[in-house]
Amino acid sequence: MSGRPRSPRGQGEQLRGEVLAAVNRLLDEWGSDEKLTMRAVAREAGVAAPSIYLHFADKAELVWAALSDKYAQLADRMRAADEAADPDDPRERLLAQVHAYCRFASENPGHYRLMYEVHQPAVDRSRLGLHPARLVSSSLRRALTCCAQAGYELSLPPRQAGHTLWTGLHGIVSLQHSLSLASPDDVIAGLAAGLVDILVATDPVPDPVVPPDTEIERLIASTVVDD
Amino acid sequence: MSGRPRSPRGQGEQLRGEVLAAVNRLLDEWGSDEKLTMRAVAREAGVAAPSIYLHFADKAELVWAALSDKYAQLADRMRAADEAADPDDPRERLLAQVHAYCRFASENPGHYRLMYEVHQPAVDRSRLGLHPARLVSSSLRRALTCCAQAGYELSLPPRQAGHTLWTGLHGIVSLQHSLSLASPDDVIAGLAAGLVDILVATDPVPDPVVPPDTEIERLIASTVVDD
DNA sequence: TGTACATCAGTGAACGCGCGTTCACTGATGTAC
DNA sequence: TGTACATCAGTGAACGCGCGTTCACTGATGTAC
Repeated sequence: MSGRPRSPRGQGEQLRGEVLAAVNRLLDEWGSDEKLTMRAVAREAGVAAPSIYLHFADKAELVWAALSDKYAQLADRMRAADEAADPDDPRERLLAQVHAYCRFASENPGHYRLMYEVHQPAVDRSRLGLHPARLVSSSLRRALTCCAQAGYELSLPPRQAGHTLWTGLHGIVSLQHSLSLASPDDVIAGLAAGLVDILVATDPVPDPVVPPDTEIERLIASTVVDD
Repeated sequence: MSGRPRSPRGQGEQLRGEVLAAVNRLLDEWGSDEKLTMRAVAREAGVAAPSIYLHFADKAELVWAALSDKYAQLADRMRAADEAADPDDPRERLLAQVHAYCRFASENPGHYRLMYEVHQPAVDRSRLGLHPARLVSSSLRRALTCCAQAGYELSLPPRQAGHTLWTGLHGIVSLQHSLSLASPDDVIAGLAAGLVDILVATDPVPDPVVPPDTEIERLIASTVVDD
């Protein structure tokens, strides 16, 4: 076996990044994490399987690292879309984030499944409170709050609206994946935009009132991934 | 091994039902389909592993049979809830179905995952068009149409509203499962009711107008699980 | 009524495979004297 | 300058395990003559 030249002394950490890159390539190529095994990752990285253990304690650590990276990338895409949109139109910015979310899910089906399903060995529960999915849900919530403050009336209290939007988006894209529906991207985008339409009024009112938290809002806040 | 007495002559089909019952018990007990193996099913049924092959060609067939049964059961629960609700209040009936859906998902996490995720060997694609998930989505769509006809205005065209409700419900309950959130049932019910609130007006208007299908409606119809 | 035979429900043992992980190891490179 | 030694990045072979599935079989029960 001579796939990959050994790193020079002191550069051992380099392999860590290459292993994560290999995981990404495999998820891209297969669109699924079904066959994501330590051996397959090693093969893809051009390295022997035990070498992975130089940088990751076990498979759960490797998967968690890959998944965190990918969540960060999704959050980045959403931020970039937000920043690329008209800074004076918070509703456009929200829509941009929503579409970035859908695009990410359809371009990265393998990653998406890894991120939201739990076929792979999971890290212990203590970490789940810090699940990087919060990056996504809190970004959507912030964008909704901006809309509300700019006078776009929300049809649900803000926190509930945020959670409904997030779970709604997830429902749309994950049913695509799990029932192998493969609707064209513009249909997905249309469904997502429809969800935004019924959550956020299309025109701002001059003197915005941000509604107070309701009972259910407080319950959601206490049990739901949040920051 | 003497767990189960052999069926009398001519009653061989009996084992088929017992195997399916064993699958159900295991999914109930574990709340997950991770360890659903032919051996585990056989053990639970009190039978040797090869006996399963007397009634199911392979694991994919077994899983598909269990999953179809369970979808039928979910559809039954929804129908029962529908019939138990006030026959003159279509919005109440819709809500009853929605709550039945949520209750089913929280009471049967293992089945729910088996039904909507695809960790298990899948039957071939030709059958996916007949995926029993249609039972659920078409039931919701019918209930929404009844609301519209009774004068409850929908905030989206009917078919899109149906799809949005279905995927929204799935998003709510599946994120509970996959992020191990375990919100209390009344929070889930509240979120689901909120989704209905923004899809279906709370008061009927006297002279209902059912909106025509839009472009996106037609696209949805052409790619989405449907009847 | 007795007996040979067919049918049926189900089994024990094994097949080949891929998995995550461990362990003793190799061989290049730097460092101390 | 030469050499013994420590350190580092990485490896080959094997561990024990559980998986889906196959195959030749067993033993009870019905049927034909």
